[in-house]
Amino acid sequence: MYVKQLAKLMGVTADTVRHYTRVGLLNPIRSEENGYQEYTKQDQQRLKFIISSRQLGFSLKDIQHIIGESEQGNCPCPLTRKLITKRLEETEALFQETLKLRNRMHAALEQWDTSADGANASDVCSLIESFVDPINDSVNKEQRNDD
Amino acid sequence: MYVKQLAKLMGVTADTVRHYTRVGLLNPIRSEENGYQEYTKQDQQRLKFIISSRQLGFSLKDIQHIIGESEQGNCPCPLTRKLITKRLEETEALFQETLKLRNRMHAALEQWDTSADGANASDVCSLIESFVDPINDSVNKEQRNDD
DNA sequence: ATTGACCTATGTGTTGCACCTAGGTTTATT
DNA sequence: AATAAACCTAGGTGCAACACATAGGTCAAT
Repeated sequence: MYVKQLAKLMGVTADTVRHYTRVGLLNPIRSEENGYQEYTKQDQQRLKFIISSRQLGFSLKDIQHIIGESEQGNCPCPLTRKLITKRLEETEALFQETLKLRNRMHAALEQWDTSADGANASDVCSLIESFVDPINDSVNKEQRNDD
Repeated sequence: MYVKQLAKLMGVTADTVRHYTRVGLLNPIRSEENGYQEYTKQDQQRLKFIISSRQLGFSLKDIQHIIGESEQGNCPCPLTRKLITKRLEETEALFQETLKLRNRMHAALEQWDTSADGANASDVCSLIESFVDPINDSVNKEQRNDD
């Protein structure tokens, strides 16, 4: 099975399959007559594993390590649990940051909807420059407990 | 004012200031005697603008475009509104994806908490391989409306 | 023979910096 | 004055996970 066929079968691009091959996650056999990469069912299974892992937030390096453990005969599950815990923390942080950013953007758009464009020569963009974040603007907070 | 001083004053690293300078967002004057970059109050103001813009989700290229508009004498506000609308859509998408990922990860951790490690030789990692996503697993859905 | 669809390896682009290299400058200390 | 500490420079690399481009070889059908 050549690269495109495998890719299509698994719902990824040929470039992605080549990328995984380059970093050593897939190990196709090189055909001696035409030099093409031949992917076996093992590769197919491996690719499925990679796709599942990616969906759970593992990085390619994580996957390499997990496979490495497995190939050394060790049970990779403890490592898997450790890694996903770490990734979950990161994802949680990203989630919170993204949430905050989204709120800031919403607040800005609302504010800009009712404010004039006002071209001030000394500013670059008055909208941005005069944006007051109602969420993080301490002046607008009724009370502050952080001293 | 030299790079580190400005950086410290504005709460960013010297590398960040240099980066902005490299991409043309800051335009310090080169000292003729020692070749150092001298940042003026204009640069300081500009840097403040960049930091505010970044906090609102604009990319460095967005900021370049906005500044470009402004320097051509046009009011950049319409462009600013257009750009933030686009970025907001992206952020919303990222937010949803991150949310889904977080939920998948939580579900996996819960499932793995009560499931044995089970080392199967044909698998790489039984945890990942046998993970069933309760959220996206159609079999577990009581009803499906999407035909 | 030519076209089209596939394949190869290798390199570059993306984003926003952080970090490193190898060196020059300035300031303070000995 | 010598030296060390702390600053500065330009330019390059690294990160993540691919997408895309280049330049070419292969294969099957027309």
